[in-house]
Amino acid sequence: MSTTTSEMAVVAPNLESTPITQAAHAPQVEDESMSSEDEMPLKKINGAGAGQKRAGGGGSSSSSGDDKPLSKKPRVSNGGATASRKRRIIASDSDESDAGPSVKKEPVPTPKANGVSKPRSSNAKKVTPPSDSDLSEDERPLAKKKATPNGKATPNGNGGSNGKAKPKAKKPVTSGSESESESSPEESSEDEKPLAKKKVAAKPRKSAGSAVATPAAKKKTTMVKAESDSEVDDVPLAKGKGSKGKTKAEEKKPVVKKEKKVKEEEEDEDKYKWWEQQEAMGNGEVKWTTFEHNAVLFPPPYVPLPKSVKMKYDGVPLTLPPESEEVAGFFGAMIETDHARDAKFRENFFRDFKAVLEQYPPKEDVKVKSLEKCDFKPMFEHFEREKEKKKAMTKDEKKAIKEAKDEMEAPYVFAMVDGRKEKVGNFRAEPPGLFRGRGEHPKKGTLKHRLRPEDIVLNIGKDAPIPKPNIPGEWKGIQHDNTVTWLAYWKENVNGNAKYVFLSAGSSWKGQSDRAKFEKARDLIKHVDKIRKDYTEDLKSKVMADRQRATALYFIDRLALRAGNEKGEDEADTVGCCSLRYEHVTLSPPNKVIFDFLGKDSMRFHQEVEVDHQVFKNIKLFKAEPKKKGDDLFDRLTTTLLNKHLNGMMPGLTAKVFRTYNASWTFQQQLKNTPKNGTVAEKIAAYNTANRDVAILCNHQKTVSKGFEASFAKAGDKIRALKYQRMKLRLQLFSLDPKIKKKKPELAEDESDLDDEFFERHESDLLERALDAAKKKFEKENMKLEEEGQKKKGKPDLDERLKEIKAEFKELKKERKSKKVEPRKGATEEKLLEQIAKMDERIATARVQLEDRDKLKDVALGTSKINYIDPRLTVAWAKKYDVPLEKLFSKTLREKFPWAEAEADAKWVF
DNA sequence: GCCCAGACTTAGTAGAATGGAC
DNA sequence: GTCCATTCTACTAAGTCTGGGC
Repeated sequence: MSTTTSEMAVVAPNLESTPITQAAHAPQVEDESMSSEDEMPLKKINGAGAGQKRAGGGGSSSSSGDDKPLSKKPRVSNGGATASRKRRIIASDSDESDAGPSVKKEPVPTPKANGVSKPRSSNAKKVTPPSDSDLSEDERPLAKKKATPNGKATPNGNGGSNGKAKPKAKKPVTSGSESESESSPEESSEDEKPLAKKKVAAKPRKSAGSAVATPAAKKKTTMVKAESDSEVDDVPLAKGKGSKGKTKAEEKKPVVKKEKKVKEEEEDEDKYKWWEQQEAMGNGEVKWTTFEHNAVLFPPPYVPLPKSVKMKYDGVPLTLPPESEEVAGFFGAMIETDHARDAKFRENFFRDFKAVLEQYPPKEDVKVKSLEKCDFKPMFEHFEREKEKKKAMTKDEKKAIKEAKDEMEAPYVFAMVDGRKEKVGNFRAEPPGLFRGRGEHPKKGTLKHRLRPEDIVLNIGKDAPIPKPNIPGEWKGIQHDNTVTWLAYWKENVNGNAKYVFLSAGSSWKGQSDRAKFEKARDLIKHVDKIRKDYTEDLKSKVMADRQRATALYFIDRLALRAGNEKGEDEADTVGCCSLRYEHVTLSPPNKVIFDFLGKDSMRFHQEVEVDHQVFKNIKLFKAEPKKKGDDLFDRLTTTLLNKHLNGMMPGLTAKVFRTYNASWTFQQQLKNTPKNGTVAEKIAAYNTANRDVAILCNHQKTVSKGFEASFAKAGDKIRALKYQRMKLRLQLFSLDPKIKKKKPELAEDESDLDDEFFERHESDLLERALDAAKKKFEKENMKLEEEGQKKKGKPDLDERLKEIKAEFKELKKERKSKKVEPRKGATEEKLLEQIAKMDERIATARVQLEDRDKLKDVALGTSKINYIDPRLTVAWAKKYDVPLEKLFSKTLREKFPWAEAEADAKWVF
């Protein structure tokens, strides 16, 4: 189903779909009369969407309340399958005064879990709108001269209204709607020259293996070369398997289940509850005193394929040495994927494959020169057969394999930190393969080498036994740095990036860090009013750098954009706020900005948003000549500068805190739509809707699954099948009582969405199924007769039955065409009406579910739940609405957030 | 002040596990 | 019990941010 421009459900307080004129009364002044936080309108600016109805009615509510976070945002799925959606983030346009997005009502004090009331942002005071003089100041040109691309000043073009000197704007490059020709870049007192930051050149990274140890290690720790005769820790750190090791069969046995429960409870008691320990909450430069672990588990060595499985070159089967066969197999396993069809991926793979072939050539005297002539199909088919074999294994076989695997991995599953057992995250060394870079990554398809102990540096306690690698070799190095949390480190060969082994997400280190992150976001609540007020003022600053910073901050706050560090040439061309370029932003007067760029993971961010007039003006200024495609929009801003500024406003504040803050805040607001008296399912639906709103805000996308179209169409057919049944019920009713059409005219209406094509297809499906069922029944009956030693029925019996069925379906068709259906046996008007009502309910439910599926098809809910939404909100909500937490958090999430479960009660607020 | 490495968080995806319909 | 769709988990790529070196 293709989606064209569609209005997103409003999630955030500041977005709305109402025209700007309706939303005009920006929250300049707090509405002191506002009632409790729960009743507060989602303040600000735009409030109109589904969640923001409060702003709609009288309009006045739009200006107050809690618009702190910006919420909802429409998004476009990657690749343009979904058209851009409009979004407003402007507060007010009734005047030029920039009520700013940030003015808001003072939230009620937030009782913290520890019982101490946390002061919330104070904004009871009125915010004074900019005076006329401010405005006139603003209108004054910032710069008299325009800069040329080479940095030389040129006479500024001017024009525009009010006789102000404004530069002539170049024609919009990307959009016909953009009318920058009228633009008048105000002159900056200091610097109107675009500095045009250049893309960072490819980092001259050291190749993997060149470093002996991390600089930090060099500095802070004693680095010791691993010795071959180092003490071997033969005793597994883990006492047993993780819970994962338990089989389904075991779980089903009540006794085992009980034992398991007792064990879990005991383990639970054993667990380190760091959130109860005051000292554990400190900022802690020193992370550990003693640290033991078994490092990483290397994958098993390559096992050559059966001799009969060979790739072909130009039709000739090649006998490859294991080294080159393994690489061929990496590609062979992928030939049906998009990667293998991607030109860059193929190019990089083939370059590396050829290099390996140089060293390990095929036995046959064949020179592999073209990837097109390579036929990996025999390999692919072999892998498929292996998969099938694995799938076809018995339960016991699968169980035995799993047990063996668990046993082998057991020593690596846990580490000991200061005497406590902590789960390790990614203890398996990454196996070799082909680099699956995302988007247009220039290195995708490159061969990732097999890791050896010589590639890996360990970080471990001084007195801990040095683990022995599970394959021959010696560790690259050993260090004892207790200020970091990683267990092992290596540099991968493709990009020269560092890779680390850390403890799992459920460990105390990660938990503490997570909690601190959310506490910081909550701390921002106290500062956000001031920050918004400041950046709103700075939108008009005469200093170009400040004006750019304010504008970027406006986007980070309002649109939840990422900071946007600079990237190298050897990476995919993706951007964030500070690295936006000229071509990523298009203006559409009077106040719309269209963003279209690739963000993290090459996910497309495509939104049309209404912005504050001053922001619109600023973008026009930042895009003014001589800037051109390829130049930085914010040429005087870097993430470092931005974060330095933020840190000055609140210690520890960085750009990314806004995402956490806005996500959690939005979620909290949206949860207010939970139906208090609804069923658990309805409450969970409200929870998921709030979750979805946050995911949309953060632009968390997923690929629409391959089978979605078909599955969606099938579900649509299921609904039509229900309608078909409803139609038959109606027609029976009319036969029973022709007058009912007049008594209940709504029943006289035909079901929507049913046409002859569907009828034919559906009836033929039904017939097919009925015939199959009859055949199966016949066979079953015969088997039974045979078992009982009786004479089996013959084919004529079956044929007779099939003939009857066909006749029945013929009759059905006739009934449908004549619109006259004989009432079935026992049918009464009352019963039929009841059945129709039930059918209506089923149809409505199915339709809602279908719509929901469509809305969620490209939205990833997990990321925001895992990283951005304070888990205490979920815990509190579950308690408040009496919804079992396990319906909201999977096992791993509960393991990740035990501190939230302990801390939040039903009244907890963000 | 810039550049870069280092350390850590955030992200989408593949494949396994689970669960519901038939 | 099987099939199919959905959910969960593991994996690892791709970000952010800090701080050291020059």
